[in-house]
Amino acid sequence: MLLPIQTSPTSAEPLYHQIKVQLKALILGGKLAEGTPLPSIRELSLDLSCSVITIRRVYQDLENEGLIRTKQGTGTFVARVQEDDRERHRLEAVTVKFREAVDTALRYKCSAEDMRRFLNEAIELGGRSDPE
Amino acid sequence: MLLPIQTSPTSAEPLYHQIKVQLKALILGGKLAEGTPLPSIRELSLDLSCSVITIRRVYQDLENEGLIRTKQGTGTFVARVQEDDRERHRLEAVTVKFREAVDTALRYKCSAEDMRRFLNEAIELGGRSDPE
Amino acid sequence: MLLPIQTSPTSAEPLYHQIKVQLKALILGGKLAEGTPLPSIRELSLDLSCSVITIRRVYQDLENEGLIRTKQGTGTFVARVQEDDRERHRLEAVTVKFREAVDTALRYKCSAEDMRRFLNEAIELGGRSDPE
Amino acid sequence: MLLPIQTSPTSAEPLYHQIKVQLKALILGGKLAEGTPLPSIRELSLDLSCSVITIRRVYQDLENEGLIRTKQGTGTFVARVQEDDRERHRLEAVTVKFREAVDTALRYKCSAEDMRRFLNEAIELGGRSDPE
DNA sequence: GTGGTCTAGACCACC
DNA sequence: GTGGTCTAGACCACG
Repeated sequence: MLLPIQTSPTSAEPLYHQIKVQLKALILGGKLAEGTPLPSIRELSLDLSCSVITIRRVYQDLENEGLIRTKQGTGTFVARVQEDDRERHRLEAVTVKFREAVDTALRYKCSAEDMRRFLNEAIELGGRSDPE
Repeated sequence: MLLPIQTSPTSAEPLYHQIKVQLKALILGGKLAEGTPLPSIRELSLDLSCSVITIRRVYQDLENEGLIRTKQGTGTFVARVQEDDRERHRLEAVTVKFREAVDTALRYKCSAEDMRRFLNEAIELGGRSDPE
Repeated sequence: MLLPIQTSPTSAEPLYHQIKVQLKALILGGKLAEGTPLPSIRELSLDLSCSVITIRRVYQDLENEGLIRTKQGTGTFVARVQEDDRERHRLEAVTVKFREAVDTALRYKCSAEDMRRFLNEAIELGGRSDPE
Repeated sequence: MLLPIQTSPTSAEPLYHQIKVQLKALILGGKLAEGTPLPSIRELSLDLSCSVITIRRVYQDLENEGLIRTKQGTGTFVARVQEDDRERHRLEAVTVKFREAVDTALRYKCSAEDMRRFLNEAIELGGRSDPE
């Protein structure tokens, strides 16, 4: 495995998005430091068994967001990330997900106590969101 | 407001899906009892400012899932829901959302303690997942 | 029960059609002789728990087909049926249904022998087409 | 002919339903194996001279029933069918049709012997349910 | 008045 | 190239 990224071809979530979200988290979560070379588009597409085009789109999106830099003929590298950006992004990404979860829970009439139980269960499972 | 359903036209989530998820929750959450007549597709489409067809698709999907019953020339009604189904759906829907949240949090290296804070914040906000 | 007619409100088949087919069979099958008075529209609608309009449509259709006659202020009666018509209709109605059954069976790769088994089973069940 | 499917625009049965039933039978009858790519919705709509939307509805219904899998930008494929499901569907589909046929026959006072004759005739005609 | 079907056409997203 | 969503509008069928 070139990068710790999991994809589910049956999911309704587009492939490129699954990959993008996870790669972004690797960078902004600090697991890939500034300057680290990313796999070539071709390598990563083989590794994840998807089309080159899909990876190219991921890299392009992340380059547009300033998270990676492509050097012609050399490869692609993790860009410098402002500490502020890192923290802001982390906050936003996680906050949104928790709001969604609470939103859903409220629709199904869960109490705050219920939600804490759901959270603990999910933490124990290590957060594997795929039910299989 | 015919039904307590909020839509966000700017969201990436398809309109029909936003509506479907919320209507499903109203039924499986017990807020709409068996036999309750739903608004006609035309009424609801006006109320939510979308096409009749979008609502029809929602109703049709839910009928395929056995949650509502529609009789031509008569209207659409909440079907009988097995208590088992109700509980199973509730569990599943909420569990998935919490797993996703934890999943994301872990990618950003949050501790269990961090997650509890995020949860409490979201609960205080009443779970409004829309950041605006 | 005013007439031996069964309806299923959950069926996809329109109410008026369920009733029409059965009433037609009663007449052409000879179970209702010429001149027999039919129940009034209102009586029958109460008996079958459906709208007056539904019965009116049935009676109108059958009158158009010449199977019943309505006398103003007197009631509705079974019309005279030519023996030829009776036989022709019987043949046609049953033939179509058997062709459809064989059609379906062939699509699912049943042999002639299989079909005879299906037929015998159905005969033993007395032909109750409702699986409940 | 992309797929051996016949439609009758004059039939009372909705177009999408005619197509759906036949495609379903092709899959559950084993004539289309797992993983087989189906024609694109545009191709099939041209082939059957109907709207793209009609085909999309067919594909969507079958996807909801788990019989096919569709991947955006890639195409639509026959899903894995449990042998159990296959047999269950086959049984159900054929049984229902034979019950209906017997039901009708009984209304017209056919004997079991009559029915066997009707069956044999229909088999000889190869089951073509269209009387033309 | 209800819902059901089919249509055309536009625009988007994905690979 | 694929499928996905949303739209408008016409016409039918049902009660």
